[in-house]
Amino acid sequence: MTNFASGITLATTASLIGDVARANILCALSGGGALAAGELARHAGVSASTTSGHLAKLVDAGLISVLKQGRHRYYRLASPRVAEILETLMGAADLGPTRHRPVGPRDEALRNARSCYDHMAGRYAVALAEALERAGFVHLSDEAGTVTEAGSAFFDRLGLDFHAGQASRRPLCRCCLDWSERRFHIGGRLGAALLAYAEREKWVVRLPGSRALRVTRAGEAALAGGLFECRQVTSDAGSLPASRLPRAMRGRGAIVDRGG
Amino acid sequence: MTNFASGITLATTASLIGDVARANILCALSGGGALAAGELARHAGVSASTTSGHLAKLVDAGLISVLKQGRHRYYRLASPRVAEILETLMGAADLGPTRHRPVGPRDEALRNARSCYDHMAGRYAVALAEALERAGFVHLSDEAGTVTEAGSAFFDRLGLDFHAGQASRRPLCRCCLDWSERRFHIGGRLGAALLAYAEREKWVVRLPGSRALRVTRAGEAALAGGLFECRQVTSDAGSLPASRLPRAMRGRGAIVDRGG
DNA sequence: CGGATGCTTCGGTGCTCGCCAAAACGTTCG
DNA sequence: CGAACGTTTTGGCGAGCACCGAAGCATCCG
Repeated sequence: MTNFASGITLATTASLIGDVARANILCALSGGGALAAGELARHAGVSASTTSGHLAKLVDAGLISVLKQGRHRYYRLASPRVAEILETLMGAADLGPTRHRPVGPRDEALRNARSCYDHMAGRYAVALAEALERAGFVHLSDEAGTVTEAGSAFFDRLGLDFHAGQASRRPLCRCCLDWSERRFHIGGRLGAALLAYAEREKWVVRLPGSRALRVTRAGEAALAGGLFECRQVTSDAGSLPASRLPRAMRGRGAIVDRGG
Repeated sequence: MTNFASGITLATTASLIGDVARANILCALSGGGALAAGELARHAGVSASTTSGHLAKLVDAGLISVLKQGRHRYYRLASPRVAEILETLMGAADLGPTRHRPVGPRDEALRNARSCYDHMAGRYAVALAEALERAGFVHLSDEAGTVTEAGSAFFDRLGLDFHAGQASRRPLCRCCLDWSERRFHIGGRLGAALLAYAEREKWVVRLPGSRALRVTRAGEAALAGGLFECRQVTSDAGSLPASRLPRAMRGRGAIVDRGG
């Protein structure tokens, strides 16, 4: 009798994501890359024809977009908002009462570092966000993401182009709740610029066929202190080698490229 | 072959919401109130026995919680995070390419003002948020929600208790993208305190059996200027009668209680 | 051209899952 | 007590939909 339309709206969107094959497709695309239909079929674990039907539905709903190139058709997420929706739903996994183990230690590489549409997530991204916060370049408390003046100058000096798309309605610095770490990482235009910079500087390299990222020695070093040598010290001016590195980055779990 | 677990996780959560009956149940609960199983059955449009099965699944997944009282069982959303997930999914409705009309003028009352778990949404909430921003009490740009010092003092003077639960991890001022207005309204602890205050001051009254809120004359007056007489003027100090009221609040659509 | 590759459309099959009615359970009231 | 009410459990039914293989279009290659 009441808000009937709302329920149907909600259900159509959710049921679209609620199929295992389609969910696998969306997960495969959530790294931000564009994949061909055949690759997606392998990711989804179903036949090519079935996959084709799923892709048509997803395109029709506006969740993904297609780009035809030669005899291939490349699919990718339609917008950052879709990635956001997926992350939000992933974060709901631990709502279950007690039985669900804490998201499990599964997929160690994914937990360590991954791309989330066009920015970074995982341990490395969270550590980076917190390091930037400690340095006084961004302010992340209470889900409020702002870039300080010092931060703006610093990013400019690095040649980090986060002004692109300024006119668009996309937020500059969105705080995402990282679903594996349950702490914040940086999204928005700044997050996208950070990932682009990290790739250019070879801090991280994409692992083919996955949204996982491999953190290089350079990336680890950048986080450890090299990047922030010019930082504004907030509390003390002591040295900050590995001891200031977030615990997660020192543990056995961190995947670090051996040279290069 | 890759992140298989992620896809299943995503699909199980989404398919749970992806059923029309369950989605209707969640929508009915998204106002923040607790409803008995029978009422939910009517909202869902299915029989009591079917509803019972749905409710069991939702409880099992941790999306809703149950409180048994006498021979009734009252169900409500398990946490604000669930409401957030639902709103995010609702916001995905307009992703569809062109065919979808802009969320439609359906449910005028809901578009005007509604409760969203424990805070307000809709035209009135958006107008309120923007008025608070103009007054310099909060800062909402770029999805970053912060309360200014002037705002903190102002809210304290009003007796608006947004410090409750400060120790918890819940954000103080979360910026929600309003799915009907596509602009920001205020959630988080401040949002909850604002709704409580608005109800106490009779700015809004809950419409029974719905998440819609009716805006009273007092509520309209508060927004129009009475509330902000002590505001810090940002640009000019001119008068601000109806002309500064957001357009949406002046139109024919706004439902205003006649003397209450 | 003809054959290979990538993707989509078409028909047909099977199974999951939402649905209801009836019965069982628990609570409140007369 | 027993009757009335609210809710859950059980059993059986039916429809929707995901799935596959084969055939139909495109595109690139020799």
